[in-house]
Amino acid sequence: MTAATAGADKKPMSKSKAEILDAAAEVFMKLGADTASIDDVARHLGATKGRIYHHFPSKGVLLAEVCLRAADFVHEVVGPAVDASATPEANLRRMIALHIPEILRTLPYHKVIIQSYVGMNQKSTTALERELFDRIRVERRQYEDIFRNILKAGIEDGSFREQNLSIALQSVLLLINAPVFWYKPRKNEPTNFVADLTDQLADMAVSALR
Amino acid sequence: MTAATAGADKKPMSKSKAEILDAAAEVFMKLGADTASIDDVARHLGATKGRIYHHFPSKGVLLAEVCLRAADFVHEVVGPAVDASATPEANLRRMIALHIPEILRTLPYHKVIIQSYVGMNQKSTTALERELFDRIRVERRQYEDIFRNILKAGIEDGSFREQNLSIALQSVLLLINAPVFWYKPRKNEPTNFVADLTDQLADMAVSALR
Amino acid sequence: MTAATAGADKKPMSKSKAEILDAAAEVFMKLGADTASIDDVARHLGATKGRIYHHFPSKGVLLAEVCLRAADFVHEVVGPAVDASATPEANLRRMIALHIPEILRTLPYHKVIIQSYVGMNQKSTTALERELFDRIRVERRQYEDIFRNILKAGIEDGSFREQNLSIALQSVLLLINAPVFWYKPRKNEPTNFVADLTDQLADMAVSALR
Amino acid sequence: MTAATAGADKKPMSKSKAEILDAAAEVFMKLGADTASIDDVARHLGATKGRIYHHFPSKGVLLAEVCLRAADFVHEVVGPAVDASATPEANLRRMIALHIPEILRTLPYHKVIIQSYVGMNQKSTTALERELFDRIRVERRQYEDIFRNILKAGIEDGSFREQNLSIALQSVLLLINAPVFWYKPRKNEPTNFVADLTDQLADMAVSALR
DNA sequence: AATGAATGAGATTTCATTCAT
DNA sequence: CATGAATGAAATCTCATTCAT
Repeated sequence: MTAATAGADKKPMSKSKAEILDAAAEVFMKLGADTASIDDVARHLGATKGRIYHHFPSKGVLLAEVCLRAADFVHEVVGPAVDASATPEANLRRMIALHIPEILRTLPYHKVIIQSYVGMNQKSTTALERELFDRIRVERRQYEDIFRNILKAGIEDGSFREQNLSIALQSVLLLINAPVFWYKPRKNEPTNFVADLTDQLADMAVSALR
Repeated sequence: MTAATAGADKKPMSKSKAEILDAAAEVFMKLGADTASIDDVARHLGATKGRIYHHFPSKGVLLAEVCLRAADFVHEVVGPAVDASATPEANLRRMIALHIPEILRTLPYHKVIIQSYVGMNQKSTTALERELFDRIRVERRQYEDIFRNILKAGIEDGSFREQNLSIALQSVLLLINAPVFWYKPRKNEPTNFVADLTDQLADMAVSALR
Repeated sequence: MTAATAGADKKPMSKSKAEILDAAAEVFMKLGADTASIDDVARHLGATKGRIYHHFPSKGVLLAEVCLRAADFVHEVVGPAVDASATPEANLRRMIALHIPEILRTLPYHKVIIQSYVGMNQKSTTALERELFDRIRVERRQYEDIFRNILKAGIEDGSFREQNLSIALQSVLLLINAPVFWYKPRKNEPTNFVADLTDQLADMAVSALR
Repeated sequence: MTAATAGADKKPMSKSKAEILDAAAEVFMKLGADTASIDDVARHLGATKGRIYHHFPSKGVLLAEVCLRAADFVHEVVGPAVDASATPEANLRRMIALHIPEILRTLPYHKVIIQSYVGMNQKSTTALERELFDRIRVERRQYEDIFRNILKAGIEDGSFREQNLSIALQSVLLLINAPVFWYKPRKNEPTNFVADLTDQLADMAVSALR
């Protein structure tokens, strides 16, 4: 079972579209979204370009929908976990505890979306692509705001050190996304590797803020 | 004065080459190294492709030399700062205090090298390109090792928490490179912004490890 | 009511086919027969390609049938109007008086057939398409011959100036088709605009020949 | 000697560009601008697409420049011929006497521009293309105005019949462009064929207006 | 050292057409 | 009858690279 077909989305997505997105995420991850051609994606699907273009009007839109999906995955898992009655630290730990396994489960999507953070490659995009990338930006902002609010609350109630909020936020977000940069799933991986990694990163994040 | 022309290198570099590297870093940063064409770089230089091809045999080599320069910049500044007689924490703080201003000074280069971390975009490279990218990998490994040794020493002497060394290392490295992802120089920037940023990140890094 | 459904043909045409032809004429007119895709026609119909392919085996045949219809429209209206006992000038006037309103009534069809006069756009056609385009050529030739005979009679009986018959014929035919190039129906069009236009063009044609 | 290289333009045009325009006009004429591919044009040149794209940024621009050239050809020959002191009829005859040979000399260009009159194929055009087509429209309008003024003067001084000016103008313009639709140069063409054709069309045009 | 023309390989995209349902 | 998915061929366009000057 693949990441995309596993995810439960608001708008149900045709199986064919989800399969294409999974393949695109995989191929874009491996080769880089720019280097990978639509033919590469099609080959990975065992189909022709035509199938992809039947569902996505351009490579840019395909890429955007992969990124949108990446943003959705974590948002839907982590968003509902915030507990207004819990302490900021408890909330942050719970959020990280959900975030890390989710990005590892849907790793290819996140490997692709971080490419779009470092290379803001807009040479000539269509209106639809711009709209999609705007939505991605909005989703990302919303996701950041969940963390920003927790950090702010923590600073205000003294559980986190007095510090520049934006810098702290960006640093924590990058910290909990760090595995996207280096993680490679292995067969002989220790059973509790993900759990340990999650604990360590939660510890680091909380300590870094205190 | 630009980053490249400012930097003092082992092998002196012709002014023309340095100018081209600066332009390439800028353009690769803005458009992404894949999206940017050699013509884009030439246009930014106010020249034509010929000038670039006169100094660099291929786009891949140009990109590699930009990345190599990025690695060199921090390596040369941070490397000599390690003091065998100082505590791990003191060393780490000193290293970060040098690292952050340097990456901000030479930001475009680091925005480019980061791209090569997220997308393994080498489809078919020449021998020279492979050699250069190997050198980059070696330099990066060496730079990481400086930090790894400090972290290891800190864990052993108890000043840092017991934890998975690799995860800690990757996390700290990403933390101190975080500004590359979000920093944008501004005119009305507070005078001591860089100093404050450096302090905060050093605090976060050290706390995260403790 | 549309042009196609209004026309009374020898072979009765299914309503569906006529609707498709009307839509095709409209879309081919607006975008050009080459530029317009079958999908464009289908969209204009509020249907999908399948509906079109159910009735027409290929785009070439669809185009050919639009052109054939264009030729039929004027042929059927003007052909029977020739009166062997009338003078050439009277015949010519009567023919023009029928021709002009008819091409304005079925304008999209004629905008399409004109395209096929200026660009010989047949790269590789099927046997059926070739057969249809042959029939169009024959019809056109027959229609031209009606005029050619009138002109010839007029030159012979002295009512028209002595002149190269072919040049005169082509010129008159283009003259009476001129509105296809520039006419655009308007809401606030004077009631007798078409009648006046018809008169003026008949006058011009007859004078041009005298 | 080809049409393009023969023409004397305000802005001198590189020989290479002129050659490409000549080839494009020829190929667009034969196959239709839509049907003809850039490869077809390149093949006719004995070169590759690259050469064409080095000089023209898109097929649309190439087509536009062919059309612009078509408009320029007649404009530059006929424009200066108007003599304010001559009668409208004399002016019209002189203009036609220059117009006809010029369109036959540069026939392919005019076969192409005519295509753009009947198929207003704008599906997605770039800003540059739109600008060029605007310039074509302006040139065309200016050329028409030369004739419009003559016709108006003729109607006012009574040498031409009282009639709708716009209809008369469009009809005369189409009449004098009629050969573009049917003329095919032949080897065994009578020596004075062009002269005779010119005379006959001038006679027809003047008579049509009287 | 640098330019401008040209090439060739490959990428994106379009679209007529077929087919299963 | 009609749809939606899919194909395959071709078209437009890009661009790293080479070369003559």
